[in-house]
Amino acid sequence: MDSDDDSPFGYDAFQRTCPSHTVLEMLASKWVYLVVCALRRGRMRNGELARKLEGITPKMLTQTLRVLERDGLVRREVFPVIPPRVEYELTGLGRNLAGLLIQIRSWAEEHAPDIKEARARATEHQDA
Amino acid sequence: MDSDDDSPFGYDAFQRTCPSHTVLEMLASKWVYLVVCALRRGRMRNGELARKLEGITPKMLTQTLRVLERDGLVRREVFPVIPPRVEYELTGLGRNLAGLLIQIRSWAEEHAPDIKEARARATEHQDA
DNA sequence: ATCATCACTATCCATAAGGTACCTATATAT
DNA sequence: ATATATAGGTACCTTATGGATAGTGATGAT
Repeated sequence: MDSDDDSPFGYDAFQRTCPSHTVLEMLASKWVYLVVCALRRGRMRNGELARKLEGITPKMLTQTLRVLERDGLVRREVFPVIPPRVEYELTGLGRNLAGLLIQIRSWAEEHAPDIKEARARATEHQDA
Repeated sequence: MDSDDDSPFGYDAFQRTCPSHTVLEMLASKWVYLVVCALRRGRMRNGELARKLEGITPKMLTQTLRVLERDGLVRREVFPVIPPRVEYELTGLGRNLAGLLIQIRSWAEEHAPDIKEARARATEHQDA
C-alpha cells in the first residue's frame, strides 16, 4: 500500500518510456512465456526447444530467442562445429523474469475460473 | 520452489485453455493496464476516464471497458437519466488483478534499466 | 550421388488490433 | 434555431503480428 499511487501516469501515459509498458509488451509476445519457462530447466539447444514447444515454427523460435537475447534475458552460445551447435540459457535477469512469470501463472490459475464464469454469464445474457 | 515445474505445458501448450494464456492475453491489450489502474481510485464515469487516460479514443475506452466487464473485472452501472450517466468500478476480482499489476509494475521499474542497457549494447554491436 | 541433420533465413499472406472519422439520441443553455 | 454535453456506435483503413512455406550451407551416412 505504498506504491499504491497512480504512477503509470507519471511516465508519459504508457508511451514507450513506461517500464510497465516495456515489460507487458514482452510478455504479450505469444512465445516469450513458454520459451522462458522451458529454459528454466537449464541450457538447451534450438532443436530441444523446438521439440519441447510443439507447434512453434523455426522462425518464431529464432525470432523469440533473438528478442530475449537483445533484452538481456537469454544468453546465446555458438560452438563453431559442423553441424552447428547453439545453446541457450537464461541470464540472471531471465531467471528473475521467470519468477515474475510464476507469480502471474499462480494468479492466473487461482482466478481463471472466476473469469470463465463471468464470460459464461456474459454470453448467456447476450443470447437471451 | 514448489510450483516450480514446467506446468504451462500441462495445459495444451498454451492454447486457449491455459489460464496463463488467458491472463497474459488480457494484459497484452494496450489499455487494460491503464484502465484498471485508473479505476483503483474508485468509481468513475466514462468522461472522467477519458480525461485521465489522455490519448485513448472513445472507441478503445468503450471496447476495453466492455471486455473488462465481460470478464468480471469491472461493474457497469447505468443511470436512466438525460444526459446519460454511466459509472464504472472495479469488482473484487478487478481489485485483485490490480494487485498483480502492481507487482508487475514494481518488477518493471526495478529491472527496466537492465533491459534498456542490454538493448543499448545490442544496437551498439549491430552498428559496429 | 543423394539425402538427412542442424540452425537458421527470407519471403509471402492472413488475421487482428488499434486508430480515424463520423453517426446516434436527448435535454439544457443561448 | 443552434450549440453543447453525455455516452456511446459504426464503417473503414493501416499496421503489426504470427504462421506457412521454401531455401541456405556444410558434412556425414547410405
